[in-house]
Parts: sequence; structure tokens; C-alpha cells
Amino acid sequence: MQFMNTHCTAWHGEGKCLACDGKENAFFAGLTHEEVSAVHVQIDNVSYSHGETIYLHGAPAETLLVIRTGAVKLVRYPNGDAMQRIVRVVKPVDVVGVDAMLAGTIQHHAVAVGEVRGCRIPLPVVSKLCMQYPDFQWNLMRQLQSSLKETEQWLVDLTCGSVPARERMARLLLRLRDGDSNRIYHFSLKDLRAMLCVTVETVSRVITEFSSLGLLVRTGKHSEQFFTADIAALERVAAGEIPA
Amino acid sequence: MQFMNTHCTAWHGEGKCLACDGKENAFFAGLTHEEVSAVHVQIDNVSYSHGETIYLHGAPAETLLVIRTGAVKLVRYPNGDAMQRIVRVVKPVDVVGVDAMLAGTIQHHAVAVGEVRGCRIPLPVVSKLCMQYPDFQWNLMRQLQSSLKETEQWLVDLTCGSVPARERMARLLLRLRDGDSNRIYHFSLKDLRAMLCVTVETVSRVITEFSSLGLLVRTGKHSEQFFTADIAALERVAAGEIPA
DNA sequence: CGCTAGCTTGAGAGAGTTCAAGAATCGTGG
DNA sequence: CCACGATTCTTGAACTCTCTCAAGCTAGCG
Repeated sequence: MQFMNTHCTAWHGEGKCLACDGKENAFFAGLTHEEVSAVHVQIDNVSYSHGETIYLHGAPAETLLVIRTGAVKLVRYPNGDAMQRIVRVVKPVDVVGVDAMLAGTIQHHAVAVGEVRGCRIPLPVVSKLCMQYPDFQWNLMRQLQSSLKETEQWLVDLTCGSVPARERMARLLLRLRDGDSNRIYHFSLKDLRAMLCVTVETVSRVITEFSSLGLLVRTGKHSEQFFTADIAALERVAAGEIPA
Repeated sequence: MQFMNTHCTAWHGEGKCLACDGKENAFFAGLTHEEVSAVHVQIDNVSYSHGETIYLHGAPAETLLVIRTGAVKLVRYPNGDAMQRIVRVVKPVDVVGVDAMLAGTIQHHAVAVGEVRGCRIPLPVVSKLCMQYPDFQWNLMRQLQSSLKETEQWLVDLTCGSVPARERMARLLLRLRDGDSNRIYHFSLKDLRAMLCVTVETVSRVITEFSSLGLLVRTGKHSEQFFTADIAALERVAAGEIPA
């Protein structure tokens, strides 16, 4: 297993942090420009390559990560069992680590999917801001709420045993899109298995079927791989409109 | 379908709110006694009978409910489908509605299981407190974080298709205990089905099997019904140590 | 008393697992 | 640059758990 920051490159507080300045749903919404500038110097601009471990489950919580590019999978292990499950996938411009901040320790393994770039903010800075600016804290709390909602929907849509694997796979792929494009983040069969809770063999069969039906085209080689999807068709499969 | 407050009884701000005064994990932790007293008059002491709907999905969020006795099931409907799923069960002394406060609308159907008593607090009061006392808001955010954690664990433990239904049922029952007792909140087979995502028939077979093995004894009649469980044995089943 | 909703029980069918073997791909080091 | 082992992915066949369908039972309620 890789440990955090193995290859992670970081450079200190640049003037511009795209995820933070003036965007909608921005992390620092509720703070004035001067207030933001004051903490800007403490923010690291970091990047992780595909497969790198960003946070290690159980480690002390020290930073927050605002995702700018790529995706991050959050892995949780069931009580004492070996079977790992991916419980959430974080995409831009969401934040990883709010739960860790509150719990004191990291709550999942967090692993990079694709090239991940983001802003890393020390927790002391964040919690201080929380105490100084209730609006800022409120904003953070909303982040948490949307994570909860996302997880609940994940649970309802993806883990229902009686819904055919093909249908659940379609729903899953639609959630793993890169923004609104027709490209889908590359996850390994093992990852997909950990999300849908089926065997790798079943995942392979379903993906193969989708490919042969033209719903999915594989582009790029392996770790750089993207699926290109026929979104409309996937949506029909997800709704159960396309039988076998 | 029942609507909120159909039979709900409420009486206004008594001097004592057991869930609020001086308990650990208390809702008002972080506030002084005087500050708590100031809002006390705005708190309703409410109770709901088994099966009553407490919150209605999609309705405007107006109050928070701190549970003192009984349990509350949170039901979510998948996209346009008829199949309902229970995504969380809230037990004393947790809070229902923090997510609704942040989202603006109620996020699930909330239905009483057993006799539910609790303190109902108007949201304007809560959000005002959040803005005034960052510590209080922080406390609320921790509530949300623990809901998230609970939901993720729920997902991992209970919804894995490849784990036999018997095993998942045992895990589920262990989560539905009344505190640390060996009594288990009474949920209908339909409810259990909505949590494990299996058919009612399968639920019935598993419960019957547990009963005949002496892991479960039914006491009380119907809507007052409790299961009494052999916790240690259930834990062994949950861990997969007892085959068939 | 009969009606309805909830629960039980049985037999057959199907989706996904398990087991097993083989193909493709990647990284590494000679 | 190629050979090597290690992953990752693919494919097949038998098995098994759960679903489906169908019928009967029980309990509560008007």
C-alpha cells in the first residue's frame, strides 16, 4: 500500500486558487476577500497521480482537501472483514475531510482516481475560521449534508440486490461521469465491484455486454483509460427500459 | 398515508427537557444555562404513536426533533420507483432534521417506531443559535457527521448482495436494539425488507429460522411487539460463524 | 362476521456466485 | 528491447441463494 504524499507534489500559497476564488459553491463563500487572502498563504496547492493514497484510514486528521480536478474514492472496510467497499466518490469542486475534522481521525482510505489536483488546507485554519465566521461554518455543514444525501442515494440506487446488476451498473456509470461530458472516470473492475457489491466476474460480463452493445467505448490505455459512454442509452438501461 | 401531527400531542416549554439538560451528548452542549433557558420556552414536548408520520418528504423544513424515547425510521424513495428503502434509524438521544434544516426541505419520510417522545425545536431558533454560538453549531455539525458515518456503515454491513441474508439480518437486528438491552425494536417484515433489500418472504423465512433456533423470542402482541434476542448468538451469526 | 393487511409456506426459475482456467496488460530488471 | 512474473481481466460451467408466483394462514378492525 502506498502512503500519503509519496509522490504528491505541493507548492505554497499561490495568489490564485481556482476552486476558492469567486466560484459558485466555493469553499470560502461567506468570507470577504481580505479574510480569504489572510489564510491563503497557508494553503498548499497539491497534486496526486492515479492510484495514490491521499488519506489513510485512522490517521489523525490534519488537513482538508478541496478537489479541483480528478476524483477521489473513499473506501471503508467492514467490521474486521477483508471485503472493502467504496462508499462515496468525491468529484470537483467538493471537499474531502470535513468528517475527519469532526471525528478527529480520518474516516476512510482516500485514493486518487485520475490526476487529482486540489487545495490542501490545514485543519487548525479551518476550525478557527469556523469559530470566527458562523456563515463559513454553515457552508461547511452544508457540504456535510450533501455528502450524507449523496451516500443515502448511493445506498438506494446502487446496492439493491433485487435490481439486476446491469441496471445498477448503468446507474453507477452515470454517477462516475466527468462533469457533464460523456467520459467516465476510469475505475478498475475491482473498484466497480467494491461499489456495486458484485463479483469481478459479473462486472466483467456486464461491461463486456455494454461494450458490445456500443454503450461504452474504451479509449486510452489502462491507467489512463477513460470510458466514453452513450449517456442517453445508459439512462435507458438504468431505468430498466432495455432488457437483455 | 398519515400526515404529520395527526395524533401528535404537544405541550409547551416545561421547565425540564430531559434530553437537553446536563446530559452528555446533549443537544445544547456548549451553551450556558441561561442561554438554554432563554430558548426553552420555544420548545415543544411532543409524542407520536407507533406508525405515525413525523416528517413528510419534500415539505418545508420547520422544526428539529430530539428523540428521547422510541425510534424513528427514515425512508427514502429511489428515483421515480415505487420501492421504498429505509436508509437510517434514529434512536435516543439523536436528532432528526439537521439535514432538512440545511437543505430547506425535509429529506425523508420520518415515521415513528414504538412510542416516540421528544423535544421539537423551531428551526429559526436553531439557526439563530448557530450564528450566535459557533460551538453550538459545531456540535450540530458533529451530529451530521455521525449520521454520515452511520449511513456508510449501514451501507457496508447491510446491503451486500453476496453476504447471505441470514448474516445481514443478524447484523441489522443488532443495530435495532433498544439501547444495550436484549430487546429489539419492533419493525414489520416490510420494514426489515426495506432495510436489507430482500423480499418479505425471505425476511419471514430468516426470522422464522432465528426463532426456531431460539435466537429470537417474540413477546407482546403486534404493534406493541418486541423481539427478545440472544445477543451473543446473533453476533456469532453476524460474523458468519453459524452456517445453516 | 367478514374484510383487509400482514405473515407463512411451498415449488420452480433465474441471476449471480463460485470454482477453474486462460488471455491480456503492466512493470521490472536483465 | 525483450523476457519474466504479477496483476487484471475474460470466459465457461455448475451450483446456490434469493426471487417470483401462488396459495393458505393469522390477526386486527370495522
